[in-house]
Amino acid sequence: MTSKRNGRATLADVAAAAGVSKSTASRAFSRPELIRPENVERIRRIAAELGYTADPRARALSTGRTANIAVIVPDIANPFFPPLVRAVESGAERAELAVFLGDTDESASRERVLVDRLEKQVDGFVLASPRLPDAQIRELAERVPTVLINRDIPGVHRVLVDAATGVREAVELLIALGHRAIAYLAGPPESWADQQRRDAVVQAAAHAGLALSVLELGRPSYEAGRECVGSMIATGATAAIAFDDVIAHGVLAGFATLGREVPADFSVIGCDDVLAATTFPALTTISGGSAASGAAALDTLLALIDGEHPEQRTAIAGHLVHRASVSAVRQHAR
Amino acid sequence: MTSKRNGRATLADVAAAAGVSKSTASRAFSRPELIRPENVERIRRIAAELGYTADPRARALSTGRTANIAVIVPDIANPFFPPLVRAVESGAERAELAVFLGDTDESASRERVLVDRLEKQVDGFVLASPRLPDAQIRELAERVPTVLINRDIPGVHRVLVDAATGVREAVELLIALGHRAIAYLAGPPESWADQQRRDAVVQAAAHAGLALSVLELGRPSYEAGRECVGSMIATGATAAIAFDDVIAHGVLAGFATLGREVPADFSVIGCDDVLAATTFPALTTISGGSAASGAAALDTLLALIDGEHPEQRTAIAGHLVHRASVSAVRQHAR
DNA sequence: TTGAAAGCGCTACCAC
DNA sequence: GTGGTAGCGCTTTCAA
Repeated sequence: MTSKRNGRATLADVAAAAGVSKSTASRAFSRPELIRPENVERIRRIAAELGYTADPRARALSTGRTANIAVIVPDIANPFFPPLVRAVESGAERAELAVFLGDTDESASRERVLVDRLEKQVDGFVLASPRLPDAQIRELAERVPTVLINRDIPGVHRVLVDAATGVREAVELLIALGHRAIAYLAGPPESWADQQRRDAVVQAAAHAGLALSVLELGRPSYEAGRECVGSMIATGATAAIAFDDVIAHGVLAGFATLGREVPADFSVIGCDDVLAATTFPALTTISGGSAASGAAALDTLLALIDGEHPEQRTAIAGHLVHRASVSAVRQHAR
Repeated sequence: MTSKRNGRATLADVAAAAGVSKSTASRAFSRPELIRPENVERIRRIAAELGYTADPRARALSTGRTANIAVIVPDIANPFFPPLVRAVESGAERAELAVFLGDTDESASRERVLVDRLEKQVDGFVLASPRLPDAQIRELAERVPTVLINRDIPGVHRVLVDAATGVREAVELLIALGHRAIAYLAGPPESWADQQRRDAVVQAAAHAGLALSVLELGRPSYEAGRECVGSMIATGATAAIAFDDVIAHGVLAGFATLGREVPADFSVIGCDDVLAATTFPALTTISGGSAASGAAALDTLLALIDGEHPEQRTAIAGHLVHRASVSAVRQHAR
């Protein structure tokens, strides 16, 4: 008679078994200092015997705190996101929060649906590269603690990977190596990261008097990278900066398929540094701090949930990581 | 006076604004066929104006259904899991379920904690490559709908990637190409997948009279693969089958570092087919159906939640995918 | 130090 | 068709 239908013991069961009221049983967990120590111990022991664990939903209903957070990403299969999610997970674990994961498939409408479905059962959101319009994000952030990653909306808490510096370093390197015409392989235009990188390339190239072609690849994928090689070469470029490592990796493969050699025939630079040295040749790339941005976002979110006032804008500097996919332009290519 | 503290409209607000009772307002959403059509429409319109969305926690408390599921993985950064998680996400989206993600960091104790924290707020679990003892998984599965991926516990619903067939095909291929000594680069011994693959290699090798060395790499990582190359060569093997693609990828890099060529100097075969043709040379591997296993697990879980009796054991056949990392053994290597 | 009782927001049973 | 009401399991005043 102490256990309910399916083995789940409830607080009432514990209270009954311990011969105390629900209030006392509840306090044995939440405010033990208010209860006679011997009782605290006894109640907890009995609870353990009954296999009791508090029901988070019921608790949330009465406290208003869910002990859950949500992280929303456009594509968990894109290698930029798993380390980010992992960092969020590990921080959440420390704070004893459970985490919802939402994959929007790069779609603003799915993002909207996910956010709505989750809003009532979380204490906060981490939106990684959100595709929602500024206004909607602002509204959300007003209602529930929200931290953005790679989306720059003034007034909303956000952590930004500053690739601009790295992009400038990349352009300078290419110039120093004799390149005079380069290509930028653009990602999703809705993405803040792409806008930032694109702008940085355009400015750096203009500043240096470098010829620049921008190729729109849309969704960043290995295939897109591999398939753009032909048109990229046609632009007369001798080097490319890709929106991300995935595209750059595809480009590497495209050249291999053509029997051309990177970096001897062409130099390629990625972005994010999520493939590290796992490509061949090892990719020169702009480090993006996938994990670091996740960790920073979680810290900010935790502070927000605790009612503190963390820094609104956190920048993570991205720098060029020099590996093997870049070299001096070939003489005869001039 | 219709809106509560922070903008969250409640069902009571909607009811009041519409001049109906909470019951009617509730039914306008859950059982509209019981309500006069014009009222349904009016109530819904008013709800929308008020920005009302049902609170899933409260609903769960009274219905016992949470509309949430959880997927637990050992390491979301391991490329086998993102496609799996993505498949689960997309199926869940169709069923209008929200999904919790748990990353156990390959640790049974963290898995325990996660499962306990989540149990009360989900309708079911997908446990991918769980590290928990059989008994604990059985108990869990008795209490809440649970589907395992790559863990074979009789009596519990599970989807298994049958790599054994692929492993045999791999061994046969290597024999046909003249290899007489091979290595198996083993993964986490607690993992069912490793046990299955290891057994299959051992048996196939014994059956064929092939010399076999097993190297214990523990946690499957790129680094582990790269660093084992030396000792692997020392075994006298001319080909290796790796526990997974990540290790195999590392091995490829290890050879490149040594200035040795794959497949000319050594053949390597991976497992899972999650890197597809993105390695260089393109990896010959045993397809693992990462996404397929996620999709199958979700289908089973959905059926379970709906009180149906789906197949308890789903096998996904893994087959050898022939790419470029395997060739005939070198003559002088004999 | 402890207990009774009032909700949190929603659904479902039972009347009208 | 619609409304009243009793919970779901927990926390939290308010009294005792």
